[in-house]
Parts: sequence; C-alpha cells; structure tokens
Amino acid sequence: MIDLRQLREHPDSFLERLNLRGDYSAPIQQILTLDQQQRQIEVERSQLQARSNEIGKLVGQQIKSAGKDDPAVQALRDEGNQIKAKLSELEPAEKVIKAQLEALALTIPNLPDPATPVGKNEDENVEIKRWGDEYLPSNPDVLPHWEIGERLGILNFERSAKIAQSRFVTLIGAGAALERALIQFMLDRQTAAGYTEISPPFLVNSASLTASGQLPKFAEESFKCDKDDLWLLPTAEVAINSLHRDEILEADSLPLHYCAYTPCFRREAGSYGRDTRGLIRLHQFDKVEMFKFVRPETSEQEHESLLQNAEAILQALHLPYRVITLCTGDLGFSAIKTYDLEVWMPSQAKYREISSCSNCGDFQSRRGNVRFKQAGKKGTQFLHTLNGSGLAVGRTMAAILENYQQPDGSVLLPKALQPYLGRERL
RNA sequence: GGAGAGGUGGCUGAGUGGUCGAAAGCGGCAGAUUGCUAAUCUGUUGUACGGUUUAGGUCGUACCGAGGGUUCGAAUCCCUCCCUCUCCGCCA
Repeated sequence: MIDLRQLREHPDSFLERLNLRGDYSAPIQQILTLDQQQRQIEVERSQLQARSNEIGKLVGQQIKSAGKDDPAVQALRDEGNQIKAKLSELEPAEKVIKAQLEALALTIPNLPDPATPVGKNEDENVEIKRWGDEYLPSNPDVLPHWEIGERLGILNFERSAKIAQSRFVTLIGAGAALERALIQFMLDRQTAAGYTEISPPFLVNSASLTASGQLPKFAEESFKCDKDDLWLLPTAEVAINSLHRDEILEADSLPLHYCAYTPCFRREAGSYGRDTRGLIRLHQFDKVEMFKFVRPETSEQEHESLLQNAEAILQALHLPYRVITLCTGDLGFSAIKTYDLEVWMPSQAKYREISSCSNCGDFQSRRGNVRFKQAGKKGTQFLHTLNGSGLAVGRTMAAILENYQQPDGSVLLPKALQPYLGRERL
C-alpha cells in the first residue's frame, strides 16, 4: 500500500517516481481528490459526533437531576435526533469514498527505489554479475531437459495432462527423489544460514493475498476455491508475509528470517505461448522461499545478504548463473528493488530466471499492518519485508538435467547433492 | 455436520444501557527508599485517523472478534458472519 500521507504532502515527487513504472497520473489524481473529500467529510462528521456524545452525557445527567419527563431532556433528545439524521447522510457518503479510495490505492504499485535502474521493460534490466563460467558444459549437443528427463523415465508430461491438464508434471522414481532431495538440500542450507523453517497452509485467504500485493490486481494469476474464500498459494511469500499480519512486533525481535518449502500454484494466464514444454512454467511447482521482516534502516543490507543466500545454492550446485537488477519497467508490483538470478540453460543457450530477490520496503507491511515498536519509545513503525526464492525447485532440476548432461545421455549429479540421493548419476 | 460455552487493553480478568478507553492484578517504564543479586512505596503505561501548532504539544473522532440494527446514549440489548474451546459424529 502506498503511503497516502506521503502522496498528499509531496504529490509531485511521488508521481515522478511512480511514473518510472508507467503512467499513473490519472489514478493518482483521483486518489488525491478522494482523499481530500474524505478528510473534509471526516472533519464535519467528527464534530457532529462530538456534539452527539456531549448530548448523550447531558441527557443522562438531566434525567438523574430532573427526571426523565423534564422538558430539557426532550429538547436534548430532539437535537440528538437531528444530529443522527445528518450523520446518517454523512456516514454512508464517507464510507463510499473511503472504499473507493482504498480500492484505488490498492492498485497502485510500490515506488521504485532510487537504486533501481530506470528502464521501460526487461530489455533494460542491468546485468551486474556472472558466476561459474568454469562450470559451463562443454557438451555441444545438450538435449532439452524434458527430453532427457523423459528418456531417463523420471518425468512425464503426457500422463500429467491426463491427470490434470497441460503444464503439470509427474515425477517418477529418481525424478521424484531428486525433487525431494533438492527441497531437503535447500532447506538445510537456508536454515543453516539462520532462517527459521516454517510449513504454512497451502491455501490462503483473500486478505493474505491482498497484503502481499497479488490482490486485487492479479486475481487472474491465482487459482481460487470459490466456496471458501481460499486460494491456492501462488508463493510462500504470501503465507509468510501474513504470518505477522496485524501484529506489533518488538524492535528487539527483529530481524525475523523465515524460510519455507511449499508448492506454488499459478494460473499463468496470458503466457500460453511461452515455455510450453518442460519444467520452466508449470501451474504447480515447488519452491523454497526466504522471507525477512526487518527494520527499515537495515533492509538494503538485508537485501544483499538475501541475494547471497540464494546465490549460495547455485554455487553449491556448481550451476552457472548471472545476477541482474530489474529496471523500473520490469519491477514487480510490490518491490522497490529486485535482483533476479538467472541460471544457464544450455539447450536454450540462455540464462533463465531461477530466483527473484526483492526488497518490498514498507509496502507489504502497510497492506498487512505489520509494525514494530521500540521498547520505551512512543509510536510504531512499519517494518520492511524482503522475499527471495532459494530456489525454484523445478527450474533447478531442469538446470541440473541440462548442465550435468553427459554425452552418453546420463546425467551426473552435483557433488553436493549426491549424499542426498545416495547415487552419483541418473 | 450436531449440541453447548465463549471472544474485553502486552497478559489474567471485572464490567449487562448513561462521565467506560474501560476496575483490579500481573507485566513494562520512570522516580523514591532500603546495603545487598531482591523487596517496598509513588507515579506512569494502547492503537489508528483527523484538526491545530515552528516544535514539544493540544483538541476531536473511532476502536471491548467483524459487520449491521435499536436508542438521545451500546463493551453491555437484537441480527448476521468469523474465530476459539468442550462434548458427540465423521475422517487422514
């Protein structure tokens, strides 16, 4: 949620930064108008209520001293009724405006951080690092991971479509074990890095999705269970973000670092043509997520260490990757700054996203009303939230199947993973 | 799914129509005092929004699970929903 007070006080600089994402002039103007109307009504309303409260007390006193049939009592009652009549017009009007204001404000994305490069779309993202050139595979005839996977008999798409739909996979034998091993491996690493593991509900309510930013704007992206106001979790970020919703945390308890393995469910609406084969873009995939609740002044630094924690997995698996900083035009809705990790996919001769590490500033904590309080100090502050994949399991599996593919059609397993599977190759 | 009980401030817990934002205790904070790793005493102690102020501040409104209703006036009465607990049923 944007900071309405900040917008009200510095509308020009606010809009200038926001417009680095696209043109939001119209809704912002509307928000400013609604905000002004709302406050105007609020002033009038609270004055009336003050008088009404006063009358309420006076009636009580008058009845005690002069009896309930005293003419003064009737006069006060009349005045009270008049106020009630006025309030019955003001209150609904204010509610409507407030609802419009909130609905609109919820569709405004977060302001990009000054450190986020300015750009229109993904073509203007900035590469900041490459790692693992020495691990680039030398095998020139690498098969795409879905082909090698089906040859090895460890994954099957056709039968998955029979069970569910296209864009689902069934893992078989060593494939299923590999997935489980990767989850275990990643959780082991991230918990060793200080993240507290949680296992949240895989169904979440609308409030949780709104808090993290998926609703109201991206309702089409998630699967909904209509009867229950529950949605299939699109990412563990949603669940962990709501773990402390409507709470006031002790400053001393921060930072809180969590990680979680969950499946993630996404409708992938509007991406019908892309990545139709393989493990890259499925309706259901596994992910180990990292999430931090931190004090505002530390979030930049926490963002860097979050990135390192994600990188550590790729490094441990000896998978070549690069790090890019998303530009303002490609930045996600809730983020102020995002690093993407892209792993090398030999069959496509391209780097493909395998982790996204974002600093969301106080955007999600405003939406979820998560604050912290310094003991002994007055007032509360919104904290900052950060999230990052550590990592997407399906894409990691795809990267392994391609980068570790041998000329004889077998797939070597990364050394770090071998103990988890009790074997050296697939 | 059926029956019952209940949701009050950081916690425990009183409060069933009128100075209740809410007693009391605990905890927290500040001070006093006692020569002993603590006791005692005193004071203080929620959040949000808005008006006003250079600021400290000050004033107002709202909040006793959520949303409606009755009333001059609701934590208190009525309705709907959500959640928790106990028992029964069902079930991994």
